[in-house]
Amino acid sequence: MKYQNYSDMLKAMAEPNRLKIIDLLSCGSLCACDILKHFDFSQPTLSHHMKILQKAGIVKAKKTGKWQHYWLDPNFITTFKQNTDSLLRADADCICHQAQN
Amino acid sequence: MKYQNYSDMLKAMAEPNRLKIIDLLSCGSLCACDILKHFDFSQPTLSHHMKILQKAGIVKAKKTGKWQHYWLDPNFITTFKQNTDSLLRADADCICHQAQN
DNA sequence: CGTTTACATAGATAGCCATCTATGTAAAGA
DNA sequence: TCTTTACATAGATGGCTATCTATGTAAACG
Repeated sequence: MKYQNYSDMLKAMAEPNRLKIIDLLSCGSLCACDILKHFDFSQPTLSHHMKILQKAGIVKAKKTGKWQHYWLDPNFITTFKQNTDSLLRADADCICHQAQN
Repeated sequence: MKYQNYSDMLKAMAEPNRLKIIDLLSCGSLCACDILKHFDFSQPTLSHHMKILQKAGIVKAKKTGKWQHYWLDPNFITTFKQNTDSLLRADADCICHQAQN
């Protein structure tokens, strides 16, 4: 389906805590324990959120020693902005210019 | 909370059917019956989705005679793009440059 | 005035989701 | 080797949500 990838990204972003995580990571790489300091929920809950962000292609991760480092996937930034522009502009690719169903 | 409005928009958008509705409306105004032709779900389900899009400030509506007309709120388009840029750029307003919690 | 059309609302339900506690694991330090 | 630190995983739960059927309502039409 045309909207599936973009919808997956939006779904992952559509949670205030995950939005805050993305904002934190927009400045660079962080490990889980540093991210957790900004929140009130438990560590397993953060782990859950990070997994969702990775599955949606928003966040990349790498383990070095004890620390799990997270950062924004550069492809996500460009893809998301591109999809947003495409959605909100009435161009030739728009579904309303095509056959129904 | 800083992310609440943006998160509400994302939440409303994070559903493939509603994303398709936004795409349809990006070309201009449509009434409910015309939107419904593009989908397999029932009429009450569309009514439910339109209410969610209105509550999130994405869609405006006006009833004229029998027909309920819907169109994208121009403020949504600018606000959404602005919030997206703000989120994904590591500028001075970024949370990571401020005190924790 | 009865019927049709274009919706909205009510109530029910199955499935998903954010959170928790409890526990496992692997690396680092003493 | 024992303990601590930094995670991940499992399982449970309460709440939300997308969908349905049934029904109400208001406008238009004959």
